[in-house]
Amino acid sequence: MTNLFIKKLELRAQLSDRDRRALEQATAKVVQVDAHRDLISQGDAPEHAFIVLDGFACRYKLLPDGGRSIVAYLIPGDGCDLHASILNQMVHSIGTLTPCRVAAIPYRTIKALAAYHPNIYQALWWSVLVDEAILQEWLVGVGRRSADKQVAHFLCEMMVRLEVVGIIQGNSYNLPITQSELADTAGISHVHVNRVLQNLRHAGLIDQKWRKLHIPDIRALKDFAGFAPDYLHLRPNISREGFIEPLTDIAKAQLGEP
Amino acid sequence: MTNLFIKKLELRAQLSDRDRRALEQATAKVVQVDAHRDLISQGDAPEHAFIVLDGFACRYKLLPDGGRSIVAYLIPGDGCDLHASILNQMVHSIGTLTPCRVAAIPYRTIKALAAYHPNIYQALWWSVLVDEAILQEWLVGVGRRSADKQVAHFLCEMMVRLEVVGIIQGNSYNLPITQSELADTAGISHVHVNRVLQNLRHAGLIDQKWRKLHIPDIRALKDFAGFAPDYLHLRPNISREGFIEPLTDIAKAQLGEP
DNA sequence: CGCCATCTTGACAATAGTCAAGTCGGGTGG
DNA sequence: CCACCCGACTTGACTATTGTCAAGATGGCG
Repeated sequence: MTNLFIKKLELRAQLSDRDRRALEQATAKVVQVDAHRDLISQGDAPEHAFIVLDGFACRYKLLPDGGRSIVAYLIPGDGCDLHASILNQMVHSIGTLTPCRVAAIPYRTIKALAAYHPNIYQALWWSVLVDEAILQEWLVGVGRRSADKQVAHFLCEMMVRLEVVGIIQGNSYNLPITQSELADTAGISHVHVNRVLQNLRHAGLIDQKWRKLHIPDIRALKDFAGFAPDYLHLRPNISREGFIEPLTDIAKAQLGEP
Repeated sequence: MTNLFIKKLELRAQLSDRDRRALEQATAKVVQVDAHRDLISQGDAPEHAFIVLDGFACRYKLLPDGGRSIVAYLIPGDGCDLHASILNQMVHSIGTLTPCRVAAIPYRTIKALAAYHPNIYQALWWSVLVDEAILQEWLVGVGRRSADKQVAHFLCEMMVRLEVVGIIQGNSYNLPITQSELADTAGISHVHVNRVLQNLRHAGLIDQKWRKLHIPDIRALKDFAGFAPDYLHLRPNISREGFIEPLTDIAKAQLGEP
């Protein structure tokens, strides 16, 4: 079974065998985590970053009124807060939504990967930028889209993201989250989520059974949601110049410095 | 007159004289831009990153329905999309809100700064992470806070950010944006923005004259908004380990590689 | 002086939140 | 094997926040 984290990075930069070996070694330490456990809690200053190899997790914030706001989803292959060691402390938590297999990587290993492997470095940057782009798209959605389009948009996004890592069956995928969690994601009440989902079902845009979502007509759902996947930056960009020079260049340049 | 970009980075990492000189040189090419001009437009694949040295700018998205959603503000000292060269194309625009003095920096210069100056590298990372944290906080706000608290929260955030770069007068600051722009920021209609601002004024929480905002009681406004500035990560974190090792360590380690 | 963008106001409509009750279904323990 | 329990989902009635439309006031600037 191939490592989805590596698979995903490979879409974003050309990895050498050496890169791949380093990544495999870094993600070798895998732990199994139950559903609804925190990997990182608000206020922590953790020593490890996490990569979700299997299962769903989310980044969320706890609100003063006891509520919760989900600001990102981590699907298999996603890393979280890989560079968080720069900051003092987490202002959000990472929690599992389902049982997960996660790899824990010490920050210094990530640091080393980034420093010695320019391709990995570029791929990690890509991930961060895409995360930010998703956040922006969500912000737009919550602010401007009606609840039904907002939910439809989210379902489209998840479908595309899951497709990238290949955990999708035709037009169907597992979305193992409750309506309350969806409500905390879209910023609407769980009652309203329920009504919205019913509308989408009655309109024939989606088809739900348990936690399995089937989309009869993807085009129709995307059109309804106004979904344009550019912000996910899926098209690989390997041709453009890498961000960092090979180490040899750096070393060479530094030799010329005082 | 000191360069606010450098001043801001200095809060986030200890810069050497050499670092400072490199930054000054990089930001030497300054251009004056009128208000309401795009620095970068959606769909571009720009060659330069921009740093706002003076004036206000914003990152925004154009919506299919012709609307606009503002997803970030750039105040003096802020850079934008410093690493965007990793991605294919911009999915948002950067536009000035007021006349601005901006420095245009070729991506390869940024690349070089990051590669040869570990401290600058760390400071740039910090900026990116803080940007992301702000985006998250906004997402939470738009989703869960009522319109008045949302606006109040924004006013608190701007005050703190402007305070950091020292462009604030006591409890007052210039907020050179229209109510429509504030509406596009908070994701509410401009009519409602107007009502909300009046409420805040009548409650004695703010005091507006032209584009000058005065906050009689900061504590009161922060309490009303539920504003907690942790997410801005203002406390310098210089004591924690830098992200990247000094080059000598890298080189040493690489010698041990196959 | 007059234009234009900005701000303000009121009436009305619509979307979404809240409360409260009830249904469904899987898992657990007797 | 059955009864119960609990979390998740559903429903309806009512409320309230916010959006829309349309018109008018204000004020800087040419």
